[in-house]
Amino acid sequence: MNADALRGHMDALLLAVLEREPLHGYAIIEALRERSGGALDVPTGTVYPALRRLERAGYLASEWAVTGGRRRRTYRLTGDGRAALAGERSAWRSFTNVIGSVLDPLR
Amino acid sequence: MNADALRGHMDALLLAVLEREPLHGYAIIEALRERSGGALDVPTGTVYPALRRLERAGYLASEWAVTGGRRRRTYRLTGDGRAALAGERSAWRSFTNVIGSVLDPLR
DNA sequence: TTCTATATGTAGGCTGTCTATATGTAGACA
DNA sequence: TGTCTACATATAGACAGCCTACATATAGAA
Repeated sequence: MNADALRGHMDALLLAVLEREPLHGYAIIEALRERSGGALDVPTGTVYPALRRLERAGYLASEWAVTGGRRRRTYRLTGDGRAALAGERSAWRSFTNVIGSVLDPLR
Repeated sequence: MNADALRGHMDALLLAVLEREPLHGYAIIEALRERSGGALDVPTGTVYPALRRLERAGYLASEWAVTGGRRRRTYRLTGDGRAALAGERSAWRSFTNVIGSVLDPLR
């Protein structure tokens, strides 16, 4: 998966994976890998800064937890985050329509 | 249309729009706008450098022409460019599948 | 004890898209 | 004649997000 192609869609991916349940960073990476059938293997240097960015934006909230001697910062969607996710989904649909209309124009 | 979302897909758009016939830069911008129903309005500062990049890569070839007192650099797809376009289309399909699988997972 | 998996985080690099600017012609319109 | 818009190409520099590489640390298996 080309890194440039992902650009601008990472927020949508992160919000989507947190829709059902709160998760910590490492688990988010695994969830993305599973949901994508192994195609998405997002490096930590991408995910952790992005999560902080989304928290700063008010779309996520986090809290620390310790489980089995391991510290985790668990993120959950805020109300604004749910709204943002809806916007991202809508933007994704129009994005694919637009690019698709150029790549595979009606004959 | 968010600029970041476009990143990594511009090459595919440019190659696709040149598939049928050679075009010069300004006409390419218009073609993208038409094909996308007005959604794509790519600035010249994006298109001209991108076209040069694609020519350097061997996917496009260009030649100057003067029409009605106006100089135009007309680009056409090379053989390598056609192959690259096929690759871009395939990459686009898998890209949308991957992102889609995360955004709208099977219930 | 060593290795792997788990877990978080930062610094700095890379690169493609953008804004802003520069240059110039043709044709319409006043 | 002068001005405005459309046509047409091009570059410099800003910006931002994703990346690699590295640092740190615990748990459990081998």
